[in-house]
Amino acid sequence: MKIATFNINGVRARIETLTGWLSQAQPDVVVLQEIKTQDEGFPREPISDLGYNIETHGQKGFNGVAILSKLPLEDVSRGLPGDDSDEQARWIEATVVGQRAIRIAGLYLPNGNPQPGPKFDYKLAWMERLHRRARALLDSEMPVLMLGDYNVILEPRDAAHPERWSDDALFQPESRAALRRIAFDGWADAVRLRDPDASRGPFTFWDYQAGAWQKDNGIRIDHILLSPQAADLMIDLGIDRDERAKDKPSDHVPVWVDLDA
DNA sequence: ATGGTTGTTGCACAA
Repeated sequence: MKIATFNINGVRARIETLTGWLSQAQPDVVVLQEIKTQDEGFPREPISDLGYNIETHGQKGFNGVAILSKLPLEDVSRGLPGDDSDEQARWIEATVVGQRAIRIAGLYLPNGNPQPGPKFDYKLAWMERLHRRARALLDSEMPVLMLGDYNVILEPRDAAHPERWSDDALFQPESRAALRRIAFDGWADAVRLRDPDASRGPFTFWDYQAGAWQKDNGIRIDHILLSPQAADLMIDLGIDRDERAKDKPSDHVPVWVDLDA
């Protein structure tokens, strides 16, 4: 079962980018971030025409997440638990039943810039709620994938020029420590599971500005975390870097794992 | 050190 994460940066503006990649990559399950539309504006038909079931958790203008799946989606839940007053659409969960049941959690973690400030405070508070939910998912002892745009550069090797991110919310010690605390409970970072010793990269995001793609000035912020039961099933992993060179690209590229499930 | 881009929305802001 091939499961991917893709920050599409506006699903209506980039529907052809998305369907082109879906047709070529043939993932079984995809979590999308930054759909930037309410549920009723989501372009369902071109995606369902490719054989996908669709569950959305949208918001007007910003944020918004979704799950696409060729297999049935069960027990869908929307919104990160822990703060009923939080109206930002950044979290969706569902169970995919193939040979076995896999729990999928798709997330769009707050950017947090500028820091310091209220947006950074919201990011750190959101990460504390994420930690609680992540622990509960591990406690389920199911195979779980928690994947999406984490908006955290975990280590210096996750940026082409880490020193340029020193004042950015994505690379603050507090953001990095919060993600380490979550992962340390037992999650495997799929990219590092496969290649623990890379000295630089691989990257998943290149800014639209200042020729970042042409200079390979990227960062790795789109992560796939695997519960132990899911890590045992991992067969393959990939980052579809070539998508960044195509027409009308997102600033992020898809990251995927293939599971024996 | 600065400026560089894109989507959605409404004539700015978020990334």
